[in-house]
Amino acid sequence: MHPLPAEFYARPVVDVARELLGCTIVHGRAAGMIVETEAYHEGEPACHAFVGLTERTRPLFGPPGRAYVYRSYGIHALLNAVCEPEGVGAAVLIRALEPIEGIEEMRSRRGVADECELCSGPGKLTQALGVELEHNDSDLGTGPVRFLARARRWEPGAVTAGPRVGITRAAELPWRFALAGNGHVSRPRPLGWRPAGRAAPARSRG
DNA sequence: CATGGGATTGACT
DNA sequence: GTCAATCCCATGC
Repeated sequence: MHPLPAEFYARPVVDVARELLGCTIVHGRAAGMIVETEAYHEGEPACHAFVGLTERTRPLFGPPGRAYVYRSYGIHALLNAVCEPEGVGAAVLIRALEPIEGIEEMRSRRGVADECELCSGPGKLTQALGVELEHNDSDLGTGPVRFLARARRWEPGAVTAGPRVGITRAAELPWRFALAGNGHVSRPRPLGWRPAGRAAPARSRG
């Protein structure tokens, strides 16, 4: 596996969000496969870049292939990959990973044992990987936090899409993407998500 | 300089 | 289901 080149990110952010599924994030000895993402673009009000170029949003408008890390609710660091050509404010939020390596390190950082609780959320995965605000604006190809390419394309139907989580504006856009049936996807599960090994989700009320 | 609002999580009812 | 924790930054005076 090789680091994703800048050209990979210099495309429509929704395409990048979909294609980041299955890629690997490495920080130190900890690594995980991306199983859930969300796209954000300056043209819609849920994106931080919607307000224009400020000190906070500067990385979003910078060159593609770098990290945008910010603090959420005063507690969590959230990791994004900056996309689209320089000058366009857009990024993909990494929402969940399937742990691959350094799982004991992740357990230690998270303070929980259950493997499905290590990286099943945007705040959880940064804590598990040890990603912090100091990684803001670092290069995802050559810096301490690296995004590695996946080997091949997904089968049709492997990816589900749905509305983004936790936003109040532009909530109708189906810009959340996840690997269908993967147990490391965060809550709430996207529409159409199906648990692995089951024919269909239980629908009856009682 | 003061204020208000989050791209969340975990604990509790 | 509800709610508090707690930091950064954009905005307005």
